[in-house]
Amino acid sequence: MLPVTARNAKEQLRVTLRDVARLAGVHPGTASRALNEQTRSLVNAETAQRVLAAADELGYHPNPIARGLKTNRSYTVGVLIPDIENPLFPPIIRGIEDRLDQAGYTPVIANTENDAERERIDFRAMRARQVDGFITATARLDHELLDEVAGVGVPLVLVNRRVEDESLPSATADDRAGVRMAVDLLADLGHEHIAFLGGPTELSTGLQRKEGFIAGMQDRGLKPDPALVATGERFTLDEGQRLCHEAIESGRQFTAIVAGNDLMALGCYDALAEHGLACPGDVSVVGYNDMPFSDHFNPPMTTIRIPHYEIGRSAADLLLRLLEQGPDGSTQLVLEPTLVVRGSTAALDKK
Amino acid sequence: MLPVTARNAKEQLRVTLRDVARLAGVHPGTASRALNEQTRSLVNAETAQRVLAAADELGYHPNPIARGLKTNRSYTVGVLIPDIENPLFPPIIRGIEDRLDQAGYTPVIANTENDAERERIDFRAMRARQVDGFITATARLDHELLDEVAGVGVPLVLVNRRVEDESLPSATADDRAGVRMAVDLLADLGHEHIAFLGGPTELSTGLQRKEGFIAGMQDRGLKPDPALVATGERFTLDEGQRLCHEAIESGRQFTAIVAGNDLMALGCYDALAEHGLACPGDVSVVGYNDMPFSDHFNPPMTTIRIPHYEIGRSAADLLLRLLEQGPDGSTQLVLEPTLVVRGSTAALDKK
DNA sequence: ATGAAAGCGCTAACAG
DNA sequence: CTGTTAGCGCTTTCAT
Repeated sequence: MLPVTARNAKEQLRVTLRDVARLAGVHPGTASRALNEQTRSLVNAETAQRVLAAADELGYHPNPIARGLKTNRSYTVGVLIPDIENPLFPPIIRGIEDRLDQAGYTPVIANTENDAERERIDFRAMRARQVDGFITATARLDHELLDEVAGVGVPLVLVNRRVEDESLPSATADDRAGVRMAVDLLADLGHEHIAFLGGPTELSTGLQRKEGFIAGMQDRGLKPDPALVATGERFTLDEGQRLCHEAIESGRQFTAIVAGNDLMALGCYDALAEHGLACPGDVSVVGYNDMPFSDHFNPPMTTIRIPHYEIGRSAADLLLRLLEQGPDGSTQLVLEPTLVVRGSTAALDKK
Repeated sequence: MLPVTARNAKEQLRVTLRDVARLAGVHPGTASRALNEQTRSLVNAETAQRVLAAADELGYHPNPIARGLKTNRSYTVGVLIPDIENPLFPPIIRGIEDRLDQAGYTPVIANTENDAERERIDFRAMRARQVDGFITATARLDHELLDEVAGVGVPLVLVNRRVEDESLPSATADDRAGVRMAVDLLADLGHEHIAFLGGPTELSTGLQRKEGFIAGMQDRGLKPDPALVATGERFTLDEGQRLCHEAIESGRQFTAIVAGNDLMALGCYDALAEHGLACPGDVSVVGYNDMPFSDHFNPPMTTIRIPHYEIGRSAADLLLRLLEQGPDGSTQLVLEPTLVVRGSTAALDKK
């Protein structure tokens, strides 16, 4: 036996189809056919076995780059996330990744920092990298960029966002229903003067939650005070805090807040505290998303739970369908939220 | 003027180097040289201009796949993350991404779910995808896999983890120093009986924090009670809670806890509460990482802040150096933590 | 059922 | 300084 030389070990790295073909004593073309599930039937079963064995012995792994060059597919999907540090997105990413993996696709994630320009750059870069399709959580409702994409025929699905005209497939939660649950809870607790401190209405999440709030109030025979329906510029703690300050300083009466999301609700906690107001003693607060650790805030947060992981999986599923079966109409997948009651809400204390 | 046909619009998608060359009236080879920063000097400035203009007009974007096939580089790096839902990792990812972007590399992120098998699979899949190098946060200290990698000559850097023998480049925080800060704070507050409820010692973070604790105690003339130095199986809330229960039920006296990380500290909050113990009234708790929102927990958490974003950037930097300048010794980059004092620690109330 | 040959889009010798 | 040529590793006609 000859000793295995270092050279042998290194060579193992670059096992190519030719190597496999040579060892199996066939032409590279044949080896290619044997190795590929789809075309294996075109080749003698015995020969195929020999090729498979050779590939195994050599530790052959096809080079997807070379394959992609020929087939014009990269088995790669671009995932555009507005802010990976918002704890709402990691579960979505995990869902996407899990589903994509199953199908042999690799997600390529980019963080757009909520910046339209960066969004465009990332998008183009990914196109250049030949991604087969996109999943994006960054859609602004006016979506100039989305038009470009769709117009150009690249499969794309929205996750946790949607566009008004429903021309694009999406996987989202029913935001209107979610906020109505919040309003119902508060109304059941006896609250009548409820503020809504929401996110930007250019985002579907911002718009639909606001609409859900107004509809929910009306259903309960409550009149939303226009001065207490505010729209923040971003879904951040700071914006929530700012809006809450404004609401308090406006002098309008309110005993409860529905916040645009958990981050904004946290901002309300801070603003309330700064004004010496107790939560839920003086003001009840409801968040949105049930982000990780919201049960450990002070007080534990009452919020609406969204099945983020499932939303991610579903979005990937939708995209996979587009990829393998071509355009298909634009499915709007809507998952149901749940109310999680914790310590930031209390019955109105009629004085 | 002829109307722009749909066909024109679609063709734009597949602008190739040949198209640019044709429009500029040069050979594709020349066009390639003109387009590439590195080789532009080899071509007449005027010609180069013409090529650039043509590329611009056509909206040309080089196909990195084709380029990679030729150059054996994908300008892609694999990023292995053990648990993207742990809020400690997103900032690291952002740091990596930002630095890599600058250099024209794309990170490909995989979530290994802390599973050695999945780690191996992801790793191989990425190798097959021709990533140029790896950044990994998943290194177990025994690192069989890492040997495989290093042996095979793929550049790799560790982030937020390191191996004992320092054979691999890494960007980490000084965990020993960090924990000593925690011990010093507690000692300054008069605590003498301090428990350490840490993470798995197969991870460098687990091991070094434990060592830092013991060293820190000794420096202050305190004797760590072996029964109160515990090692959890994972860095999770549940493990922190379990360990804390055990510590309480052991009957040993302690008035303070240094936890393996913020998640474990949160678990301590829960366990303490379940036993009717107040934090910090009865027991002070110090976390580790200063993860997002730790200032909003109940009580706000005293913890050690780690510059995660910078750690990510530095790791990317290290890898880039390896990639562009070849092996370089194994640099161990160690960043400094900071103590953040909040509400979960209090002076010992001598009764 | 298999071999031969062309070519995906690009870069890198090598000429000239 | 620029054109020519070859080829990265793979798939896919087209022959045989």
